[in-house]
Amino acid sequence: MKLATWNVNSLAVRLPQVLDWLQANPVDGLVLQETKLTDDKFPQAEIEAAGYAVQWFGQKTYNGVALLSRQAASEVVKNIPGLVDDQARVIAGTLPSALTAEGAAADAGNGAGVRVIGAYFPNGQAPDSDKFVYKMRWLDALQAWVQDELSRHPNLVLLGDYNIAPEDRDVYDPVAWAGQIHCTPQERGHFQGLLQQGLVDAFRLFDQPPRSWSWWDYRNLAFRKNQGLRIDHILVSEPLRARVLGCHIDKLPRKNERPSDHAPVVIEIALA
DNA sequence: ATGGCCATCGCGGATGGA
Repeated sequence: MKLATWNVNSLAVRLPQVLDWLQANPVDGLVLQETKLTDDKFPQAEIEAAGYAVQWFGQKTYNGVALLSRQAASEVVKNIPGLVDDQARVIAGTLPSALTAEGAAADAGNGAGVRVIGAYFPNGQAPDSDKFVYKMRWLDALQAWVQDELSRHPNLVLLGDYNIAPEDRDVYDPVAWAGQIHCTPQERGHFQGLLQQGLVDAFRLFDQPPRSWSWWDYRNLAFRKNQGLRIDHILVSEPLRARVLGCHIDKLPRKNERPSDHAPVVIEIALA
């Protein structure tokens, strides 16, 4: 099973690139962030014509997420249950897996399939801003909800644009970024909190090229100079850890004309 | 050249992104 996450920075602009990418990378599931579309404008027909089932959750101008999958997702959830939030940031669903269905039969009570949670974490803007306070509140709610989801879905993947650079090696200039948004101890503490819940950063299970980023600023020739951050992540639950075959960042779409500022992150899991 | 953005809304320029 291959899954991917991609912040497309407007699906209206990037839909052709998404369809091209899926043709070249026929993953089983893809979560998108920053679709920036109201639900009535979502390109359902184009995505279904490409062979994908799709769930979406958007709003005007900002945010917006989607879950594309070869097989239809079940138990779809939009945003964090119990959190009052007018921003469309989360879409979750369960993807079927033949292998885990067998496992579930042998392990009654565990849900079959793979729980996929696609999330667009708040940016936070600046550590002294109201938006940062919102980011912390959102992260608290996410952590509590993920705990609950884990109790019901042993096979869980939390992937998306975290807007957190977990370590200094995830930042092209950690001195300049020290204490700045994406790099504050509070944000990194929340990332560690997710790891302490039993999730694993799939990217770091493998040797990776040094200076691996998932986002490059549009300004300052940042991509050409490879000045970026690794802020898009794929975390997997402990039962999936031993099944992760690979995880990489696909820089190729960042070289497109009119690219998103983010690149897709892809994971391969040994599941049918 | 040593600095250079992009999308939205809406039609100029503010806002947000990261």
